[in-house]
Amino acid sequence: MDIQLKRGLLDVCVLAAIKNNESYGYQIIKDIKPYMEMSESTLYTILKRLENAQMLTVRTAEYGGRLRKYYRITQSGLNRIEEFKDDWKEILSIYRFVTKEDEENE
Amino acid sequence: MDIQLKRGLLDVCVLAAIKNNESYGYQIIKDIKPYMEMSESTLYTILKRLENAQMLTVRTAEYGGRLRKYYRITQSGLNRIEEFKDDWKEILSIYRFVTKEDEENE
DNA sequence: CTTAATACTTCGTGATATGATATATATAGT
DNA sequence: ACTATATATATCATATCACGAAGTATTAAG
Repeated sequence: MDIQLKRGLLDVCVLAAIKNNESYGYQIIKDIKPYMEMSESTLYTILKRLENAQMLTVRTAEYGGRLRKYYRITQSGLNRIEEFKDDWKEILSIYRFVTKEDEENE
Repeated sequence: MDIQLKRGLLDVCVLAAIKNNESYGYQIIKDIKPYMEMSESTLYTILKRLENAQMLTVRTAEYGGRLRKYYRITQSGLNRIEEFKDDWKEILSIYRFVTKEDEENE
């Protein structure tokens, strides 16, 4: 997929991955994989940004001798998903504009 | 609309605006306006980039005492639109992932 | 003992949207 | 005659951001 196109979907994808249950970095990547490839450096950058924007909260816990950071969505994060749904209407109208066939040609 | 989301649609929007007929900067902004706001600095940056990528060609012509630069789409530009249509399937599956409701909750 | 999987972190780079600013002409209003 | 608005393009500085590369550390499998 086009890189620029991905950019607009990354944040909201990560938020969707923790929407129903808290999760941690490595798991999030695996959950998102069927829909979109995301490298670790990209994910952790995004998680940090979403944390700064208070769209998620973090807690650190030990699991099997390793440390994990669990991320939980906040109300702001849920709002962000709702905003995406609003944006979707505009995206659809743009899609139609781009794919519209020329009437007097073709 | 979310800025990051716009990024992925800007190029393809501009290409769509010249898909059927050559056009010029000021006109392109007006044609795109119903779907997306785009400032002049943004548009001319994009036109330059698309020209470098050979997705469009330019010719300069005088019109009413003013110079205009007319942009015409190339085969590469048309291919770019087709690629967007392919990307669209992935975007749809991401949209479903993001908007999917939790079954055991809600 | 080595490889792969798990798990997170940091850094440098390149791409890029946009506001601000500048230049120049034509037209419409007062 | 003056002023404001619309038309038309160009450049620069800035801030944001995705991502590869490289690193640290543990556990499990072969």
